[in-house]
Amino acid sequence: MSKAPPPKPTDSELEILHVLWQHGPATVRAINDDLSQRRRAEVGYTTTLKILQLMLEKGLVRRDDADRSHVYRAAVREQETQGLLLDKFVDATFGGSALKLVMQALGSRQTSADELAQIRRLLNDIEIQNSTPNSDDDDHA
Amino acid sequence: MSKAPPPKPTDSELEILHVLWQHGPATVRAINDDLSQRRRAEVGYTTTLKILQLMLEKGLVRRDDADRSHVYRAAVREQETQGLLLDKFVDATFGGSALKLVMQALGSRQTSADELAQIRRLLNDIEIQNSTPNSDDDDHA
DNA sequence: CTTGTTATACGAATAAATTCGTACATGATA
DNA sequence: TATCATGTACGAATTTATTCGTATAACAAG
Repeated sequence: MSKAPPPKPTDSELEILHVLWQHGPATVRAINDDLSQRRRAEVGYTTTLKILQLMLEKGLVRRDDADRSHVYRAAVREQETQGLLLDKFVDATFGGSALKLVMQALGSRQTSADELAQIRRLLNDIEIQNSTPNSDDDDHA
Repeated sequence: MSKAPPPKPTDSELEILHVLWQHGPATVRAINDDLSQRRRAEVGYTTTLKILQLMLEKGLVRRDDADRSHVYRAAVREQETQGLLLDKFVDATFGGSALKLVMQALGSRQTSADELAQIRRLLNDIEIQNSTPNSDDDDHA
């Protein structure tokens, strides 16, 4: 056994992951162009390259170096990564209380009726699940 | 005009703010003891002192140095600070979508019926406000 | 083959956060 | 007064993240 899970990405790494999640596999050039657009200023090509190389070592991305221009792709899933970051953030900022976080997010912010409806739907789903501890993962009849 | 708002606290600074928010004004000694308990390991006294001195410069805390043992207190409010951090986090991690954050927080996590009820109540309040752009802050009549 | 373009690799400068050692002041006490 | 405990100030080492310069290889075009 020797599989350390990929660590929490830094801010810059997360930005690159967003690009990869959106665009799918891409060359350093493409990623760098995209990145430069997201931010105000230009990003040095070798800067992006360097970060990708570090991300590769950390296991956050994989690469295909068959061609001269290597192609990078995300090695971590969007939802899982966001969940990981969310956990840390809730611990650090809200003392581990997801409720406080949600209250703060909804309370001090403009939320549309449509969004509220979506959240209501989610709440319903959760309550149904909670009140139906049914067959668990034992659904083979 | 020369009032720069206090910057976003770092992780260590946030930990100290938590202590101050909970305990109220305290000496370095008291803060350091509390901090050492929160974490697994001991924290060097001068480490805590140093961070508090930096926080003072940044305007995150104030201090009363009338006595030999200075007394520090938070200079930023808990909710405001959490809101600030939340904004940054939502931008960086969820592309600015508070909805996605809430969905993730509620979806991938165990939430009690009581908590769900609280959230429902909040949703109701928000919808009432949304559908009643009424008298604004003009409630003196 | 020579030249110009585009790539990767890698060392290193810079900045921020964290940590602690050491010097020195203050105050209590033997 | 001499000593010991406790406090603040401050310099500096360490770590991590970010950034970019430079060397060098690969490839395309003339």
